[in-house]
Amino acid sequence: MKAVVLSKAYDPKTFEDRIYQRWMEKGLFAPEGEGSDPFTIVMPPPNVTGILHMGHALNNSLQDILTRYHRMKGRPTLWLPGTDHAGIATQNIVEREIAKEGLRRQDLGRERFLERTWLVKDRHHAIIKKQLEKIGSSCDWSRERFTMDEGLSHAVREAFVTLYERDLIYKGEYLVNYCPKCGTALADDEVEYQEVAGTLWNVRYPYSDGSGFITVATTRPETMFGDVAVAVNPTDERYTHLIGTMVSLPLTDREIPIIADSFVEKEFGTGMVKITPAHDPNDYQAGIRHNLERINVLNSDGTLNENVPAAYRGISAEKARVLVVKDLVDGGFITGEKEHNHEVGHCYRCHTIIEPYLSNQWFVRMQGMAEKALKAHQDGKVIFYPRRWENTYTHWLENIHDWCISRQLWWGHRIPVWECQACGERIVSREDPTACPACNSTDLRQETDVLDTWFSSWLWPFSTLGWPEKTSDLATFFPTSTLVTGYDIIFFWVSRMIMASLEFLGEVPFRDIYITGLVRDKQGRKMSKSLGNGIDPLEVVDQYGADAMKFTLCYMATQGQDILIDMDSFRLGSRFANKVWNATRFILMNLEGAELLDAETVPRNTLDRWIYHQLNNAARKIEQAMDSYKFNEGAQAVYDFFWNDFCDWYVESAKRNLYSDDAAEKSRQVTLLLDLLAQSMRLMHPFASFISDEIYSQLPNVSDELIMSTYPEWRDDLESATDALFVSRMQEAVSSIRALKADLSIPADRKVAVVIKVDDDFAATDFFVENQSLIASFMGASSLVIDDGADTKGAVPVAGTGYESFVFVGEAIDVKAEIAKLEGEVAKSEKALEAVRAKLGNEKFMTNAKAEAIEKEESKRAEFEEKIEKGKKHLALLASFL
RNA sequence: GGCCGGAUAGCUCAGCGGGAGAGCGAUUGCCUUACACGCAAUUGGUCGGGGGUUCAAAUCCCUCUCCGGUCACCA
Repeated sequence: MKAVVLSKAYDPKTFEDRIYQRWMEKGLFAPEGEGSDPFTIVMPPPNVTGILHMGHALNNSLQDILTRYHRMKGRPTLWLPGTDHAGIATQNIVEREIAKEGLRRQDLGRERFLERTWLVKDRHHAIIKKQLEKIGSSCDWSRERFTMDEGLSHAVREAFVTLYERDLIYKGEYLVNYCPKCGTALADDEVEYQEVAGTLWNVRYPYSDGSGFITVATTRPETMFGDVAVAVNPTDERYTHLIGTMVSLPLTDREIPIIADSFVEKEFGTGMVKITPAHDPNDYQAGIRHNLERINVLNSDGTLNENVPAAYRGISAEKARVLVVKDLVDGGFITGEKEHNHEVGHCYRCHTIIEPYLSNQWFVRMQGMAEKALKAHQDGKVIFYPRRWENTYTHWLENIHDWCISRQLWWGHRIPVWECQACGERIVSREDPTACPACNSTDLRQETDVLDTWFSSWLWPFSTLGWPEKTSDLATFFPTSTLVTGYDIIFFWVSRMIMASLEFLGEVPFRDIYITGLVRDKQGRKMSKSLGNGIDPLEVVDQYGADAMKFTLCYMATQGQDILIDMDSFRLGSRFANKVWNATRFILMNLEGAELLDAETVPRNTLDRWIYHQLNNAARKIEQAMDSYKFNEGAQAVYDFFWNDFCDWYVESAKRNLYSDDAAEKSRQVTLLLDLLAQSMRLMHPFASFISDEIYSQLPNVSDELIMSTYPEWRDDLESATDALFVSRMQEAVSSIRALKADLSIPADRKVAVVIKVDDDFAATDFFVENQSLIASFMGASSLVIDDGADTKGAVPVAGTGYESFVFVGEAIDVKAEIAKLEGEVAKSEKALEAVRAKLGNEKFMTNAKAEAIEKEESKRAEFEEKIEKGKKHLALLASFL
């Protein structure tokens, strides 16, 4: 074979783009094979509003690892990518954009506004796709979807009409969360509560008969024009006599009754609450209980409307509050005010304070679907990793509210409902109607509202596969295997997907749900634009490479734990990749003159069997890790095997064979090294895809595509406990000599003579003898003699397990220091031995403990006894040097 | 207020019933013909406090303290 020359330095920039290009050209991301057990992931679609952040990088890295792993395991594997139209968020972006031109969306009109929005969508989509490619995502782009593409729009339409036909969709006037800035209703979950410093005012409401007044407490005096009653707790003895009497509403000429309702807390404020059904969720419910009128005092833009005295009309609620308070003070109605912190709802998109607002909206009845989703979980049809997130899921479903799905936006799926202007007939239809089925009028008007973005997202696992058509993709890949997502959207999305799948297909959409942690900065803060502490995935790729990023994230992805990182964190993956590169470079530069043999049949010595044993164990560890979604353990197994076993010991031990004059031996060694390299690349490909591919494609012993090659499986015949024991004894012997040398400040390149004396029952004697020169070079020994009769006069003794080493260090030794050190070690062993003996002498331990625990204690006893015995002997020896 | 999570080496975290681990950092020695993004060695911990269960507890139970998350109708 000819040597293969790799560039001197690991430089991911020189090959990552090229390799991704090749994967794409060869169509290697498309599902392959006829297996009956496909592996499918649908990518949580990123919003087309921005660029991917570190959270996306984590998510998609883990999905890529799963995808590549299962693909190599031979399953037909599909990772389906796509993006989300993100109704409010995207519309906000466009509105901000046109605002710079001094325009509002109304100025453009619906059609032109949407044209601009599509342009924004295209722009962001291109960026997102580029980013996913840069980080190496092996998703099948030929199946990419968008929540507003034709097929998905069709699915949305089908879902809406089906639910309507099943009487699960209704329209009505309800109090909903309304964002005055975005100008639309929001679902309950889209409201974020934040503590706000407010004021609690005590306001006098005079009795109608002029005989005095009551005092109510309120944080929102400006809504008093919508008051229709004052409520007290029915058991509140201070006020029971007042129930049924009337008070007059200040600043107006209206009179309202005092009513009793148990929701009122006696202790809070004055124990009297003004009831404003059109502007407070509690009051709304109370209004229903007492059959009260609902007086809406707000316009949709958050200003006061015609239901308030003229002086306040058209003024924003915030400003009106100041005015109202001033007027109340002037009128002598305010009797007190105090600071009051309370939770106030904010829009999750623009953070404006939410108004509870009475309006006509569309809702989905959730109760029945929620029950089915709960049952599916109880029956074990979906499993959360980590387990604890199931509480979030079940708690939300057990307290489900009907889902407000109408949004007063333009960007989204327009609600497929028409109203006949002639007869008022409502038409809900899969096809756009042309005439009213009741009166034949053609004067039909479609709903102007669009659907909540999540109304398309909740269909994602099957709409992307072609539903409602019965496509072969749907038949093959649904239900999908695993969902990888963050915990912030368990109710927004995860539980709704489960409900939709059960409702429309009668099956759960996926079995495993892996919930990732959040990516935070080193101080544990969320990465955010406002803090400026975010890390751009592309910058990481630019600085360290895509493999370094994926490997590092995976290595740190402990189940259930947030990930704290900064730019430097990625050095972990980068260093590993560099190590892989250089180890490979070294092996490939030494091929010259060697003949490639059959790695399976070439003779293997102890070290060879040992490294295959370690490789085998790594494969098993990774399999266990992947099956239980312990990504960090998988990455760690790869890292430890390649670095600590393969590079530090095996490749080092192979050097003498590579430099050997014995051509047969060199060929044998090269063959094994190349095989181990190929297997290592397979092992690490899911975790470090580009570098493994770049190397694999240059190996002379393989010619297939790494991405499609077979993942190493655990093999019984590669297990070799004896060889593993031998090598660990060698490692112990080598380390102890290196430590002694370092301890005595003997430079590594100054060789010392070493003698090893083995115990009669030492199993690795032959192995030690056969590898004498290798062990000597590992130790930095000028000579190594393995002979029980050798003269060790003047040598420093070092204890080993089953043998003793004697090192001729000459003048270097500080006998007193060595004695002190050894005394410490012996004392430690004696203490440990004492504990072990106590255990073994404990009757309860002997009767209760498992047999293997007792066995282990016994072997510990032997081990400590050996250490102490040798230690004492060595102490005596050292003492004689003085 | 309810529920959940975390508290282990200077830092970030694994381990979750049988002898305290990794990476980074620090210290020391080495440019040993793959790698100084390296090699070798060393340092470093009453596993948050208290109690209990057990032959055995960082690991299970109770309790307290401190951080974090999440849900909830206190006007």
